[in-house]
Amino acid sequence: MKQQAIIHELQRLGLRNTRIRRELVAIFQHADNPLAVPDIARELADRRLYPNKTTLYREVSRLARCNLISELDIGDGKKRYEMQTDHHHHLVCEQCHAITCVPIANQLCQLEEELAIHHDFSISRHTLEFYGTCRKCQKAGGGRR
Amino acid sequence: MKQQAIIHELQRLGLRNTRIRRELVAIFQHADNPLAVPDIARELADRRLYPNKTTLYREVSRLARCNLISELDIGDGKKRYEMQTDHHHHLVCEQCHAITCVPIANQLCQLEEELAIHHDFSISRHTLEFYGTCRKCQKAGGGRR
DNA sequence: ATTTTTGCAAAAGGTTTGCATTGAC
DNA sequence: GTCAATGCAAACCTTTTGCAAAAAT
Repeated sequence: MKQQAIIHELQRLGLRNTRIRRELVAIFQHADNPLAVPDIARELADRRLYPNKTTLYREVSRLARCNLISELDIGDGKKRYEMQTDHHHHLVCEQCHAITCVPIANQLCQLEEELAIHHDFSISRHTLEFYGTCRKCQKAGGGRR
Repeated sequence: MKQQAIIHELQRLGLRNTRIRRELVAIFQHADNPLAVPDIARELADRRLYPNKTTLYREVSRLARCNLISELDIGDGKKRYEMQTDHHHHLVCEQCHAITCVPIANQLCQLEEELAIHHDFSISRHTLEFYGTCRKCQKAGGGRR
């Protein structure tokens, strides 16, 4: 989805076309990694824009609620967000915290159905992330650390 | 593993046999849900024991590092811990936050191998949790909320 | 003009740090 | 006696809340 389409989407959802929203959309579109609110704040600060953090938190969670961005939690105490795209998962490096997206042909559908029936639990989504050591850190950090 | 075995395991790891550790082990053994530190503190407070929270955090993360308990993050800002047992995953109810463990025949091994080779990323573990609505909430919360 | 959005200050909630004291071995 | 473990106070960090001011429709 491109910038314009997103702005329209926002309006369709009854959200007004504001500066912060445009900036957030642009940031997420250019990001090559999921971003946490503090990351975004820093990025904007670098550009001499100092949006209020309350606003960022509010806006980001609104965009997530509207399914324009999706939420990722790698267990380090911050929620990260990325442009909503096809369903995928992540490789998270435990040393340098780099995050790589991996599209995965969904092998979990059948499993979900079985679980749903067996536990009488209606599944709406799942999270699946892989943790380990990325290429760079395998080479660099070999013995030390 | 039973209480005694765990105490021995602690000692084998060079950890001293202290009151707090014994209490923690007992709590985790009787827990039927993963527990966060604030939960544990509350539980101990109910029993008129008021351990320092710093100690709890330190101790819990030590037990996790020693693989006596395992960590679970359901994305609500608290880390939960549960007795280390066989590999399993969780059904997390988005309404009442109940957590159900589901043992899963690991279908992910092959996928992990493929990912590892393809991305030159050495995978050490993964997280897989399912979110949705539990039976109780399906009945109770049907239309409202 | 109305309603949403923003900014600010304050606080909440989980977690960590530094340092002195206590307790296990 | 030695070193690990505990307690306390303070801080850290992300996130939330309440309310008034500003901007979008």
